[in-house]
This record gives sequence, structure tokens and C-alpha cells, in this order.
Amino acid sequence: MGITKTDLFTEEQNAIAQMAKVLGHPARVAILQYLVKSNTCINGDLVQELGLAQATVSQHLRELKEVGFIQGTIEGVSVCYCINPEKWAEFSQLFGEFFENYFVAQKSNCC
Amino acid sequence: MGITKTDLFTEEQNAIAQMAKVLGHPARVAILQYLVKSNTCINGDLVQELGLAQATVSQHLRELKEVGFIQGTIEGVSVCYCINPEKWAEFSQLFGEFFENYFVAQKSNCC
DNA sequence: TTCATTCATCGTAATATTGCAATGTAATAA
DNA sequence: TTATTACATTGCAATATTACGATGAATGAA
Repeated sequence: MGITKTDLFTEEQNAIAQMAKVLGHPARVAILQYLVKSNTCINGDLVQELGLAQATVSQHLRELKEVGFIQGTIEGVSVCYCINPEKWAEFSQLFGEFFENYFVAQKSNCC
Repeated sequence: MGITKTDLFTEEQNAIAQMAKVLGHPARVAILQYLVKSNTCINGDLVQELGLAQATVSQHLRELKEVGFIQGTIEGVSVCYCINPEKWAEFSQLFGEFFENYFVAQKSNCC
């Protein structure tokens, strides 16, 4: 079928999956790392940096924006992108807790 | 096209993306959370727990196993799955650093 | 106004993912 | 041996993703 059965899972599980899915492409990871380093950038910078077509970069930026990782503001003829601090903190915590739960609960090791 | 151009990105970026991609489905998140809670489980447990067909669960388990999140050992007629502690720690750190880099580098806020 | 720049969106081709029924395989039970 | 149980694998249909050329919209410059 190709369609994910989100109704079978908790909101948290779907939220984690949605975020992870967006991180699940190296171009989007690269965009975020570039933004962390440079604070802001415009689409054109990333086209140079990544070596992907402008339309492709624009599409990745949209996905990052849709889940909230980044925000963009129109600045004259270009669009200035940067990381959304609140969302970044929220995602960081969500992932952090997800991984941490294992270390907290860790019991006898495996089968 | 439909094929990711991994050669454009660093090994770290591809590694993060690969891990994130596997976490990018709520069923796989649910499986990991279930394993964190119960320490071990077999395929049949998850079919009950998730409400997906046996073949589908098996496929998700394979993906989790391929990147190293979990390991499975044959135990008589069934297969016992559990979290791979080393990989879990590795992934936890990789994600942790990815998010932490922002808090360390944080400058003037955005555009 | 006209042109150039910057970016988003549309349309499309290639490929990947999701989900399941059907079937295959291996181990144990009868 | 035959049957059963527990999974994996195969094959397929539906859908999603990736990438890009072409085009559209908005801004600023000439």
C-alpha cells in the first residue's frame, strides 16, 4: 500500500518518526549543519554548498520548514533562513529522552 | 531520479541520515520503545502489540537490525530480539552531538 | 517600463517505501 | 514421519520520495 498507518501509534511515536524522517536525508542534515555553523543563509548559498539543483534545495528547505526545524524570512529579493531555536530545543529533548530511556531502564543484557 | 546523491555529502551526514531514516517510521519507533521497556521480545509479541501483519513487522525488524539498532538470536523455534547496547550508545551520542552543536555555536538569533 | 535576480511551485521520471498474502524454512512436538 | 509453530522472504499494488527542468511570482535595478 505504501501509506503509513499512523493511527496505530501514539502521538509521541508519530512525532519522533516525523522529525526523524526529515533528518533522514543527508542534504537536509547538511543544510542544518551549515545553518548551525553560519547562523543564516539563503537558498543560493546552499545550492553552491550542496551541489544540488535550486529546485531540489528549495524542496528540502520546505520540508525542514514544515516540521519547524528552520524558519525563513523574506529579505528583499532573497529569503533568509535560520534555525528555529524553540523547535530545535524541543526536538533535541524529544530525541534525548528517547535514547535516554534505554540507559535508565537497562536490565540484564539481551538474549 | 528518486535516488539520493550520497556522494555529495560527508560520511557523518550520511550516517546521521541513515539512522534517522530508520527512526522515520512510527512502527520502528514503537518497536524500539517496546524493547526498551520489555528488554527482549519476539516477532509475535510485536504483531500483537502493533497491529501490523507478521510480514510487515518482520520487515521493520530487518531494517532495525541492518543499521544495528537491534540484534536477534535464534532461540528454538522463535527469534529473540533486543537492543544492541553499543550501537544504541553510538547513535545516542551522534544525535546528541548533532543537536548540541547548535547550543554551543548559538549566536545572534536569526533573520 | 523592462530586465535581472531569487526563490517557490509544477510537472515528470526514476526509484524507494509501506503493507500484506502467499510461500518457504527451520525447529520442535506428536 | 507428519504436523505445528515462529519467522523470513518473495512478489505485488499503492503510495511516497528524490531530483530537476521549466515556469511563475516578487523584488529591486536600470
